Amino acid sequence: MDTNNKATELCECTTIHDETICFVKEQMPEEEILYDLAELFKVFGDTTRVKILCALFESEMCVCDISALLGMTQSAISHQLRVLKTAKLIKNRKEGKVVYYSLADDHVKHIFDQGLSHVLE
Amino acid sequence: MDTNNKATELCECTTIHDETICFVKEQMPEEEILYDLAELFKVFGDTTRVKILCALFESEMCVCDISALLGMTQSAISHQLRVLKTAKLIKNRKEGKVVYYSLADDHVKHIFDQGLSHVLE
DNA sequence: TAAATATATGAACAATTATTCATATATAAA
DNA sequence: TTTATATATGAATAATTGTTCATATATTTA
Repeated sequence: MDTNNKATELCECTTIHDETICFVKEQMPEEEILYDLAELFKVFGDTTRVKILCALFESEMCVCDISALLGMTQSAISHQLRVLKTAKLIKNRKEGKVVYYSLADDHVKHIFDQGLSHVLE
Repeated sequence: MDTNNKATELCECTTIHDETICFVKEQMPEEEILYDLAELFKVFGDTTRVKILCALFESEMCVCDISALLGMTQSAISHQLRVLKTAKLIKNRKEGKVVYYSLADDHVKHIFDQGLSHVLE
């Protein structure tokens, strides 16, 4: 086990709980999964995007609708919609010139609601 | 209803769905709540903090343990612990020189797991 | 009391990111 | 085909943020 080596390399402390560190290390998900998870939450971590998601919970909307609803420029909204789409949180359909956006799936609302109940308590 | 006025002020589009905007606007939570929600998710939106939370799911740990586990400086960890504590996601107890950190409540894990299931699908 | 040590914190720097502005693309209407 | 319009996008700018470095604080031990 290289726990001791790691500890001495990176931390000057001597009262390290080696067994704890070793145990926890085994339980941790892969680095990449944790990275992806942080990236996902990062997408939720912006007021504009939170508002857009919140609006889409109620109804699908076109870019222009969202823009008017939030009082922000079409460009700003469009940029953020792209972020949300890239994260697979929303999807869209095109009808002539108009592009309608809606939620990708129920997961989004579940994550949102869990956060909301923390904020509201 | 000032929906029309707002629309013309902020968006050049004419094909706005006024009823939709009006309806959605009524359903939206208060501005402040959405702001707080974004702030909460922002805290989850960093790899280091995600790793710390993930570690604390398994066991309470002192700063030095976390520092050794993640291979990061004590200072970096300490700064991030403060962010997590301010957001009320973790709590701590002091035992001599050593400060032990642990999860504040179950909410944290619920939010985390919802995100995880999105990432893993 | 002095030395050692676990943790906290302020300032500085680098990196990331949200919005704006200008403009491009695509579709519809004239 | 020309014009109007809904959306997308690249570049630039301003603001935010994570880490490092130096140092402060608090507690224990000698």
